[in-house]
Amino acid sequence: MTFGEYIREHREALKSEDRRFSVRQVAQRIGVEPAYLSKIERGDVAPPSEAKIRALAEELGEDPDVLLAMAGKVSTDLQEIIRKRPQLFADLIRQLKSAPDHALLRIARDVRDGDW
Amino acid sequence: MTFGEYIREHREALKSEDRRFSVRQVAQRIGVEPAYLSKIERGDVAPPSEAKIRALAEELGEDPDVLLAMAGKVSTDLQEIIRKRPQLFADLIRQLKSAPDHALLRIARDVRDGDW
DNA sequence: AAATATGTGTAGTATATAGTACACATGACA
DNA sequence: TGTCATGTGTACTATATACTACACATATTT
Repeated sequence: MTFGEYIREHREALKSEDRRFSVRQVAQRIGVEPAYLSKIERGDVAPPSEAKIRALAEELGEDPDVLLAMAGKVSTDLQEIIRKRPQLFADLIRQLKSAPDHALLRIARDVRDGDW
Repeated sequence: MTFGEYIREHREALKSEDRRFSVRQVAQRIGVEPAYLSKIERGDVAPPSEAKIRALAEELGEDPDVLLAMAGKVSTDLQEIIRKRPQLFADLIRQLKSAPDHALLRIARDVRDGDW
């Protein structure tokens, strides 16, 4: 499923319960032209900027990181974190590439309970 | 220290021992015009593409991830890894933002010795 | 039936990215 | 001292990114 298809699907779902989720009204709220949002949803143009994707995520109640990923992007705040300690993060992320989900979850939890 | 300054410094250091590290010769080996490399080193233009940065890293014996970071970029292979599991990685990386270096190293080691 | 809202086609724009091509003054060196 | 290499100034260029503006046919609502 492409970024556009995903957006259209979720916007339409909301629209069926609330007509404030038309292309025009959502476009207005996120600050783009309706024709542009229409083209995005149909994959006629590339996904929009990170800022617009975030606005869209907020509007549709979706996870910004997931939408950004579907758009082929990575949040700039994550990039910032990596860029501050490139060797450590690059090494770690490559190690974690093949780790199963539960391992990532466990590490996140361990770190949150921070006992280093 | 900027990207350009860093490149210039390290290229000059190599040049002092081996005159094959002139702007012109390095430029030729990494596949750009000498004037362009000169401008990069003086910060007259933005850092080059990821591909050229990698070639430069190889040429100068530097860590590509570090050079990319100085250029304000994050390796596309790392972005790929994150984009495949955006929620897990976004959460984890944000958790790790404030973790000390030795914690990141320990996690990387634990994962490498993979016992999950 | 009239007014209004909706989605979309076409055309165009501004800015950023990632460079090339050529010329020229200076410096090294044989 | 003539040749060759070096670094750099100026002037372009091609492609990508991120949109806007307007018009129009088709619903939907009043």
